[in-house]
Amino acid sequence: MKEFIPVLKRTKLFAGVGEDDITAMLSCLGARLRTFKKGDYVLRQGEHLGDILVLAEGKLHIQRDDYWGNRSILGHIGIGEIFGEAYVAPESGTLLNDVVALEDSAVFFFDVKRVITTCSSACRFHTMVVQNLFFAISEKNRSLVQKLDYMSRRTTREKLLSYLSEEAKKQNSPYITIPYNRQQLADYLSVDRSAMSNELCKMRDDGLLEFEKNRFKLL
Amino acid sequence: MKEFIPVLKRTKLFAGVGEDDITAMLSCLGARLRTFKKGDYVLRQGEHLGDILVLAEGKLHIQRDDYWGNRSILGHIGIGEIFGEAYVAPESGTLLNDVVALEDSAVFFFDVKRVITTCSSACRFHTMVVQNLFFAISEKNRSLVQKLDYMSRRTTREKLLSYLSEEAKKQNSPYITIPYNRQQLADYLSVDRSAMSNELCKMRDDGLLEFEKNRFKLL
DNA sequence: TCCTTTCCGTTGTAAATACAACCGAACTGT
DNA sequence: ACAGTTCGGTTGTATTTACAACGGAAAGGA
Repeated sequence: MKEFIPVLKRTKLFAGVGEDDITAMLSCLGARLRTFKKGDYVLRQGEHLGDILVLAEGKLHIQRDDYWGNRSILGHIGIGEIFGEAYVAPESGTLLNDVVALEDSAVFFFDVKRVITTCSSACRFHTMVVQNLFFAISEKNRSLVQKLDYMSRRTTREKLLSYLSEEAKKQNSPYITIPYNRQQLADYLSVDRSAMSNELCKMRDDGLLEFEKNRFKLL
Repeated sequence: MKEFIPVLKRTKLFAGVGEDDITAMLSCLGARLRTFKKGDYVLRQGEHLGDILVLAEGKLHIQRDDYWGNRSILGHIGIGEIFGEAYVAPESGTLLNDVVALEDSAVFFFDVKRVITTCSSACRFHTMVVQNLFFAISEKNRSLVQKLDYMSRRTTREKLLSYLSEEAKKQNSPYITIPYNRQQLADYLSVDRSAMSNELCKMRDDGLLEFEKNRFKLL
């Protein structure tokens, strides 16, 4: 577990907390580390969750398959990101989505009750972690609203443009790399892959952008 | 402000806190009460926000209009609900949406810094309010994921069915009342109103449901 | 090298949607 | 009673999409 302390230090959850203090807090927060092989399910739809999770190593996708086999990708989790925090409220039901490992991954599990219940003076930074958690979840909230904005567009072209231009804004460059391949991007935007592929080429022909694999350039 | 203390007591934010304690906390939380006329903007896209808001009276919509005038309704705010909490993080940019009063309304504004910074012993329940806030925002997070689930459906019929059946589950009855008229429901699900109206009638003809105005019965 | 798998572009067709336009019913305020 | 407005259902057409199927390029393993 100790090997990942430097990783934890750079997460939003432990922002402002030193490595020694993080080490001291781990037991206080009920931390456990679990590893997953590529393709493993970290969380499954329908499960109940009592932990807040932080990705220490690897890559994950949040996704959902419906009865008809249509896959919908809700988002992408990179190293240091927090997840699961939306399902730990007492009245929250079971998980609505699967979380799948795209690579071999390592995940920290923190007991919710111990995270949000500020303990004795032993943990000087516990209050700060609670605030960090609040900011992190509110950030996730904003990114969900952002995604709703993409999906509210009527046409595939508008969805692509709003997504790509937002990414360009985030990455602060017209050259952007996205964490999805074609199928995954289609699942993320909830459109058909082939139709999207087709539309991308039309947009290129119209001089809106250039691309190669998962790298795009907006014009 | 005092007239709304009983309302506050029943909100998720102050769950478990008595009226006297709420009264005592108001100044500690930097509470202000503002009133709005029907049609007024409570919040505007692009503004910066430093407060967490609670609706004391009235009804609100969270919505967004794009360049082409297409309106997208992100959600509905009823009495006692918290909003604005996603935009108070230090790095959060400006608001992505408008919040509009559908009726004459009254809104509590709480200074974020004072809410999430636990103060002296004077506020016995401050810690509880912070936890309540965490649960409330995580609940909102789940409802956003829920909405993403509706919107990820490919056809209008599937969107309607997933939305209505989820409402039936929430309201625990096949007879449900929704807070939207036709145009607003179409804006909420991001589909064309006339196409949706058409589809609703087809679904009725197919024996899936019955409806009158904003009241539906699932069969 | 060969085989397999993955990825992505292309095409054609059937289905669904957006959009505009129109209509009648219900409600509003004067 | 009247005009104006909102609301919701209907229709037709042009556009867009989903779906299935195919093929070539690239990557990976034996």
